[in-house]
Amino acid sequence: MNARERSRRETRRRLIEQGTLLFSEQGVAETRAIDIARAAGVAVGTLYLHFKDKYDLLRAILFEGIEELLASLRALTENPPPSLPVFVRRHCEIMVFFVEEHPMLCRVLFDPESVRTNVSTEITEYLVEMQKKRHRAEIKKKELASMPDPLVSAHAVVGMMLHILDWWTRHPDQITRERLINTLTSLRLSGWYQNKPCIEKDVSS
Amino acid sequence: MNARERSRRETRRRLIEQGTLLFSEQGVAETRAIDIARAAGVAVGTLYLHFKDKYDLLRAILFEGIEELLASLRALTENPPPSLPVFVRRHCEIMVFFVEEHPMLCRVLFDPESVRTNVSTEITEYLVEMQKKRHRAEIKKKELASMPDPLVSAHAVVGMMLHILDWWTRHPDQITRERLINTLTSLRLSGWYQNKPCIEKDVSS
Amino acid sequence: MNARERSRRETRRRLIEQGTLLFSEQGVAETRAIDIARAAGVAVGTLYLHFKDKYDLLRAILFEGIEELLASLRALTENPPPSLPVFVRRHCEIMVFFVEEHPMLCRVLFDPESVRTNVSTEITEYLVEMQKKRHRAEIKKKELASMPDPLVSAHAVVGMMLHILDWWTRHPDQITRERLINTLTSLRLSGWYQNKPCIEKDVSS
Amino acid sequence: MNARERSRRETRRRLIEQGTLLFSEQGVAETRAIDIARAAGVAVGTLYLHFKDKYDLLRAILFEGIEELLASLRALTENPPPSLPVFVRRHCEIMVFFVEEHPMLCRVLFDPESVRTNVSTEITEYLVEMQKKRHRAEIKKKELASMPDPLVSAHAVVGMMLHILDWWTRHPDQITRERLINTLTSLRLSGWYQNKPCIEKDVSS
DNA sequence: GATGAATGAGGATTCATTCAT
DNA sequence: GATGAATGAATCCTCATTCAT
Repeated sequence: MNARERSRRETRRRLIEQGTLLFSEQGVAETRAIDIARAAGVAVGTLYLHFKDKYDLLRAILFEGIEELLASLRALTENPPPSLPVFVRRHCEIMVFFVEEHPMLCRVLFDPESVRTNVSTEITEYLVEMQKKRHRAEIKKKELASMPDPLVSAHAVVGMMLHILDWWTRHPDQITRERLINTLTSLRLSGWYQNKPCIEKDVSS
Repeated sequence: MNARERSRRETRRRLIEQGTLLFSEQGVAETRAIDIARAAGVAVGTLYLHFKDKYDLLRAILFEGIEELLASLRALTENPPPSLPVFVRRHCEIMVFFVEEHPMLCRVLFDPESVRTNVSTEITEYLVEMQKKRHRAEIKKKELASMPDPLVSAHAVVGMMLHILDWWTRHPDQITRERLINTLTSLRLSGWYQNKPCIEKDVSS
Repeated sequence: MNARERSRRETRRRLIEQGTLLFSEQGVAETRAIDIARAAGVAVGTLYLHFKDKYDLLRAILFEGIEELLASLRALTENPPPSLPVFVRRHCEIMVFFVEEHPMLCRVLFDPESVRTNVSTEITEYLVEMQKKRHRAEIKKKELASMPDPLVSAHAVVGMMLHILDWWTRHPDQITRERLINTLTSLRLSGWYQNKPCIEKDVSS
Repeated sequence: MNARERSRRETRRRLIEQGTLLFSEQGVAETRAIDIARAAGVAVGTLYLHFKDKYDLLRAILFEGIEELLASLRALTENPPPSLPVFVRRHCEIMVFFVEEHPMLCRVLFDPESVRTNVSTEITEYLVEMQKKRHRAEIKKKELASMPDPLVSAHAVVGMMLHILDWWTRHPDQITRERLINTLTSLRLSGWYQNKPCIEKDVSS
C-alpha cells in the first residue's frame, strides 16, 4: 500500500521534473506529451493518469515550483525589516535569488504558452495583489506617497521585476547578481533619475 | 497598370487591416490564414502572394503599425524638451496615447505568438536600445546617476511600460489616461517611495 | 470459506447490478470498466476476476436478465392456453410486462453495442427460433395459414415486437400498457387492416 | 471555374461511393477516415473539406441514398392505387426492391453506429410519420379499424419491415424476393393467423 | 482474492501552404 | 494576378487490460 503510494508519488515527481526540463529547453508548445513521459521513464498514458492534460502538468509545475518563492515573500511581508529600504532590497534579493536557483522554472513561467493559457497571468496577479496590499499599508504609514494609484504602481513593480528577471535568465552574463539587485533596489526606491547616492548601497553594508 | 498597382495595394491594406482585427480578437495562434483572406475579401492564395507566410503578415502588421510610435519617439529624442521631467512625461504620453489609439495593434504586439516568434522581442529590443542610448547620454550630462547598469535600467523602463500598457489595454476602465500618465512619470522620476510631491504635477500645470 | 463464497457472489451481483445501471444510463460503448467497478465498490482488477472482459459482463447481464423472460415464454409454450387468441395475447402480455419491469435491461439489450457484438442478435435468434417452432406447429394444426414462410413470419413477429418494445421503453408515456397489449395482439391476430371488432377484446373479458 | 466545380463534385461523389462501400463492408465504427479517403483517391484532409467529420459523411450517405426510396413512397402516397390490398403490396414491393438494389446502403443504415448516432433513427421516424398519416387517413375512410393507436401500429409496421429487410440483406438466399413480398403483404393485411387464402394472392394475379 | 498504477496501440482531425486552372 | 481545392504531416488523448504487490 505504502510502497504503491510512494511509487506513485515518485512517478509524479519525475513527470514534473522532466516536464520542467523539457518545457524550459524547447518551449511548452514544442514539447510533446509523449516526450515528457518517455523522459520520465513511463508510458504516455501514465502522464494522463497524473494530470488531466499537458496544461494541467504545466500548472502543477508552475504552482508547485513557485510556492517556495511565495512562501519567502509572505515571510518577508509578515516579518518586515525595520526600514523601508531594507525591505525593498530584501524583496529584490528574494526574487533574484529564486530566479538564480530555478532558471528552468522561470523559463517555463515566461513561456508564451504559460501566458496564453493564463497560468503565468494567475501568478502575476497574485504577486500584484501582494504588492498592492503592501502599497496600501505603506500609504497609511505615510511611507509611500499617496500615489495616483496603488494598483497601477503594483502592476508597474511586478511588470518591471518580471521583465528584468526574464531577460536575466536569458542573458545571465550581462550583469552580476549583486549589481542586478542594486539596480533594481535603486530603481524602486528612487526611480531612474535621482542624482544622489543610491540608498541601498548604505543599507547593504 | 497604375490601376492594377492601386488595386494591389488596396488588397494588401485590407489584409493588414483584417489581420490586425482578427489577430487582436481571437489571438494569432487561433486565427486561420483562410479567415483573414476571407475577411479581406480575397482567396487564401492571394494572401500568400502578398506575404511569405502567416508570420510575415504578423511582422508587417506590427512593424508598419509601430512605425508611427517609433517616429514620435525619435522626434522626441531628436528635439528633447529643455527639462528632464518634461522629457519623461512626454515619453510616457507618447506611449499611452499610442496605445489608446491603437488598442488592436497592442493586443497583437503582446500576443504570445508575437512573443514566441520573436517579433515583439525585436520591437522591445529596439525600444530598449533607444532607451539605453538616452540613458548613456543622460549619464554624461550628469542628469542620471551613474546607475549600476544602463542596460538593466533600460530593460526595466521598457518592461515596466510594456507591462502596464498591456494591462491597460485589457482593463482600460481601471484608470484614466491622465492618472496613468501621471503615475508612470512619477514612478520613472522618483521611484515608488519618494515622500515628496510628484514632480510632474508642477510640470503639467 | 462459505463466507468468502458469499462475498464473492455478492461482488458479482453488484457488478451486474451497477453494470446494468450504467450501461442503460450512458450506453455500453460510453461506459468505462473502471466506472462500473467503482460503482460496485471494487477495484477494476476485480471486475476482471469475475468476467473475462467488458463484453463478458454485458453477456452476463443480458443472458441472466433475459432468463426470466425466456422461462415465462417456455412455460407458455409448454402449457398453451386452449384458444389461439388467448395464446397470442398472453405472449404479448408476457413481453410487455417484462419490459415494464426491467426497463434498464431493455435499454441494454437494444444498445447498439449489444447489437454490434451480436449479443442481442443471439437473443433475437433464440426468440425467432421459438416463434418458428410455434408457427410450424400451428400450421400442422391448421391454426395458421400455410404462410409463404414460417421463418420470415417468425422474424416479422420478433422484429415488430422488439421494435415496439424498444420504442415504448423510450416513450412510456405515449401509450398505456393495456392499450399497447391490445394493439399488439390485434395486429398479430388480424393485421393492420381488418375492419371487424378486435378479436382479443372479447377474449380479455 | 466550371471545371473546378465539376472536379469538386466528382471528389465528393467518390467519397460517398467509397464510404458506402467501406462502411457496409467493415462496419462504420471499424472504418477509418483515412481509408475512405485513400479508396476515393484523395488525401484525408480532402474528406474533411467536404464533410465536417466521419459522421457527417455517414449522414450524407444515408440521407442522399434514402432519398430515392422516400420519393417512391411519396409518389405512392400521392397517387394511391384504387384498392387497399394493392396499396399495401406496392408499399412492400417498393421497399423490397429498394433493398435489393441498394444492399450496401441498407447495411449502412442498419449499422449500430448509424443507430447510435441517431442517423437511422431520424430516417425511421420519418417513415413512421408517413405511415401514421396514412393510417389516420385510412381510419377516416373506414378502411382501417379504429386501432387502439395509429402511432403504435405505425411503429409496428416500420419496425417489422426494417427488421425483416435487415435480416434479408444478410440472408438473401433464405427466401426469394417474390415470396418475401407476398409474406409481408399478407402479414400486413391479415396478420399472422388468418386461415383464409391470402388476399394479395388474388391481387398479384 | 483484491488492488490500482501502469501500459501503449490506435485514429480523428487541423491547417499552413501549394499549384493547376 | 487571382483562385480555392487539395495536401498530409503531426499530435493529442483514451481506455481495456495486465500484473506486481
